[in-house]
Amino acid sequence: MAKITLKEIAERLNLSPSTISKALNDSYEISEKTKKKVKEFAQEHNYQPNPLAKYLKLGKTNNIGVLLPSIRTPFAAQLLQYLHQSAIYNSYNIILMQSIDNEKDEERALITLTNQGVDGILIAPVSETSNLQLLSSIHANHCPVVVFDRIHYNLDTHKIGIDNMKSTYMAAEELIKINRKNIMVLCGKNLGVTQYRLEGYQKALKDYSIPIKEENIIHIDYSKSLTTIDESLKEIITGRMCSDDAPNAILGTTETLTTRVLGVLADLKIQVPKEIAVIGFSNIEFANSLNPALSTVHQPTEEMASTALQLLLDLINSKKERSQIDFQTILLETSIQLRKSTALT
Amino acid sequence: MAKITLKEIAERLNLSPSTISKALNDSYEISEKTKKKVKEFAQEHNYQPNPLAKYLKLGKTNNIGVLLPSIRTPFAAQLLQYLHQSAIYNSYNIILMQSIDNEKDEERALITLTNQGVDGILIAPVSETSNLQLLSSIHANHCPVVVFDRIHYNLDTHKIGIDNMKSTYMAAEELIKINRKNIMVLCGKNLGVTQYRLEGYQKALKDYSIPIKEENIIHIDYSKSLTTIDESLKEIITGRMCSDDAPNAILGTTETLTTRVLGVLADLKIQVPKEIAVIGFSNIEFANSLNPALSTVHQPTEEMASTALQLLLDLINSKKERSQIDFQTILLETSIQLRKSTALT
DNA sequence: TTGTAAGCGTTATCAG
DNA sequence: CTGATAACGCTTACAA
Repeated sequence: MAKITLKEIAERLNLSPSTISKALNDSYEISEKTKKKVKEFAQEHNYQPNPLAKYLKLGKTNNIGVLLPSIRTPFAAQLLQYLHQSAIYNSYNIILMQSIDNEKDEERALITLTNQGVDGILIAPVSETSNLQLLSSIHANHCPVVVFDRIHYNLDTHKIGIDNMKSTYMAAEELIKINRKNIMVLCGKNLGVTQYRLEGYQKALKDYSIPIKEENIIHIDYSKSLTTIDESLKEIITGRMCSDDAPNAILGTTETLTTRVLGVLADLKIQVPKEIAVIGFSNIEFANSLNPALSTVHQPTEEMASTALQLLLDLINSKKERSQIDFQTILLETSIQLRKSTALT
Repeated sequence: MAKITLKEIAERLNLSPSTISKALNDSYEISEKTKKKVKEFAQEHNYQPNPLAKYLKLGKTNNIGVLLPSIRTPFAAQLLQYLHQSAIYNSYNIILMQSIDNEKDEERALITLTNQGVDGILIAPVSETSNLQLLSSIHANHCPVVVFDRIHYNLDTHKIGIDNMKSTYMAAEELIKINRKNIMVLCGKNLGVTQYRLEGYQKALKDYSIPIKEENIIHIDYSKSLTTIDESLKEIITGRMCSDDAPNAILGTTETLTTRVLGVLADLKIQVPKEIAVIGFSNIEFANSLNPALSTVHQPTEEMASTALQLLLDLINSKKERSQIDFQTILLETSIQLRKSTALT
């Protein structure tokens, strides 16, 4: 790959490889004069140190693995962008993997990452129990792991995410405030966060003495295609809207569901927010371009990304035994951004 | 990082390292019996070969660098997802970089990638001339480079993207068909593709004998924040709509501009498509959730990604001298998806 | 069929 | 201040 090696420079300058190495690394043992000569020569000949050799010697790669369920949602893309920024800032590179919300792919990705050699792994696990054993063993033997976003996961390490229950509670509260109390909640099937987000919804209803109806709790299979999701939504909504107690609000617990339901409602000619108000999780940057502008529960992606990375770097650089560290779980605050989809006036 | 090494296995089994290596690599020189013994032992002790050592020896990393302007647009996220799929399928990993549409960051990313060691680079360059020299030298001395998406770039290598002129021509034609001939075109400033997309617009108007008005050609500075983009759009649109010859259609030449303008129009209470029809480049998956459902020029991201990757792998694996290869430029077909934002009934 | 030895390109230790 | 030597963990001629 690179053209000229350290050894060759040494030969050409009649110096030893170790001198060259030290000179290029600005060692105090080398005279300014030699340093200058070596550096100039290296520059001229466009010397690029072979990273593999260096890292082999040093025992680290400066790569960190990032494993996301999908890189295709706006939330993921944002997160990834900020992770990348923080990584570069700290002289680390990101090797990207996606699990497509599927344990098998998650396992494959983890194995690839460890085979490839990364100094640490940042993961949003598929489900609460997915690949727990593998991940534990990686964390114990291979490289540190930090869990983010999907933090309900039984691995003893740093975790960073949001308070899922509280966030949904707040969102439900907004609907209740505008007197929309017959709230349909859209959940992803088998997602680690679903349960907690659902609990927030249930608690809010309970606190405001609103009866919880099973028919209002919808689980959508997430592993299917977007068209399938749309179709399921359409069928369910059509059914519910024709029933005696048609809901007058929708709370989406995931970005995909929240955003896509708007398209389905438009298609069904159901007016938002007049007939049905909508609020839900989403970090979409086009919220204002949606039909109508969408009220969202917004996650602090930048903070989540930079903190997650920092936690991972701390573990990578820590001299302590992994068992000596007391791991923390950080919950970041979400914010509610109200827009037209919940504006009744 | 890994726990047990090849050498240690050798000691424990009273065999030589080379035997172990060959056994694990299924060499024909090794007896089935030994192979079995070695493999079982390796499995039990959870042996992970050190990738760095291996790649140092073999002279390749199995990593390819992907350098995108941004990873935050739906188009980029899709592309990245498909690139990742293809890469994994071919046993390559992706190291991700973004240039934030900025030459300096692009240069930094390229240097990092080469320092890090990648077997090839896939790049969508910032502009037509950005880092041309650096990239040429990388392509010549370091590892093969394939240009994608932003293919108007003077590097002699494989390129894959779309026919920008034709695509905009088609989009403009759709507007003309519905008799919306006073078309405002939104362009990004300093983007490599802008010129060609603009030419398509101009050619369409010319072919249909529609006068081209300079006031209808808008250039938006892309390097600014999203809010700044929105503000610029708002100001310009307000101005144009109050003028004597208010446009009755908008053609967006980039995903960000096309999608965001919908939010701005909604904000200004300008009705789409009644007052102004909108069409433009975008691969957004929520097109139906937009206000209104957006007519788009859709790029075949999956094909672009898998072909780009294939072209790069071909170069990586090619025995030929770089100068012996005749490089090709592949133009993929785009498709127009008509939705409500251009539906006049 | 197995083992020996050299080498990939660096860096670290220690001696000169 | 500079250099010799060993080592990181693996692969691969070549030798046995």
